[in-house]
Amino acid sequence: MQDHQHNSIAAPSIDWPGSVAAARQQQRQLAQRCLQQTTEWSGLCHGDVVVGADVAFPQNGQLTRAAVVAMRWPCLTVLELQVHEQATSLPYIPGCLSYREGPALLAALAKLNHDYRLLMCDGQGQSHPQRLGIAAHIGAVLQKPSIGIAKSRLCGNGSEPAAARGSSSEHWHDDKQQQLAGYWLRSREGVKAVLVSAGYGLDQQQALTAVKQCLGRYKLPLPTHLADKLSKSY
DNA sequence: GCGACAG
DNA sequence: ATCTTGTCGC
Repeated sequence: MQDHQHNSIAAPSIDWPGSVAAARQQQRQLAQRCLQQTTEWSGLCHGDVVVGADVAFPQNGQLTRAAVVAMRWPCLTVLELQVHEQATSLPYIPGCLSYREGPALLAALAKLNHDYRLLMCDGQGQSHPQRLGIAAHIGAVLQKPSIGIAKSRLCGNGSEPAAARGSSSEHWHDDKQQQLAGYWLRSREGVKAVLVSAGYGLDQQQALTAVKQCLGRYKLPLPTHLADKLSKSY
């Protein structure tokens, strides 16, 4: 039987658990599941569709506007743009960003007529206290490979990458286990490095490689760069 | 107790 | 993130 009005597969959704403590618990539980997944990422292939996603809060934050941009790899031409708006429902809480932006982002992604192989989000992937930044959360819910590209760190430590475009350095979790949390990447010469961290379905090195393969002439990789612009100028 | 803190 | 104009530098 299919999943018509029954429940074999939960509808992709992200709902606020009610408190920061409950959210952290859910994040640990979801991140735990991510370790069990067996998605085999083999790198971007010619013709793959990559989607960039970002969210803006116009009208003094009253409105939440999610924008997604589907692009063809490796030419990086735009295939489709989608936007979803809704009233802002949650304030910004460090560590709980996915509960504020996730719902609108899922709605915008649901509007895409193109299927895609990789999702790139503005924010953290696994470089998060509970290993579930917004990119990891969205990817886990959709069971889709995802990567987080952040403009600054939430937690963890790393060194500054060299000045040349394409240079990178490791970013580590604060835990005693000293696990690799992601990579700082000099996406463009003369600008602050961005923090790339795997979200769901691929490892840190594969995430770094994919992002480098989607760089344009801007600080952010083309997919998130365009999604950022679209979310702010719709 | 104090400082840090994606967007 | 948002509110905002011009301005300095590679």
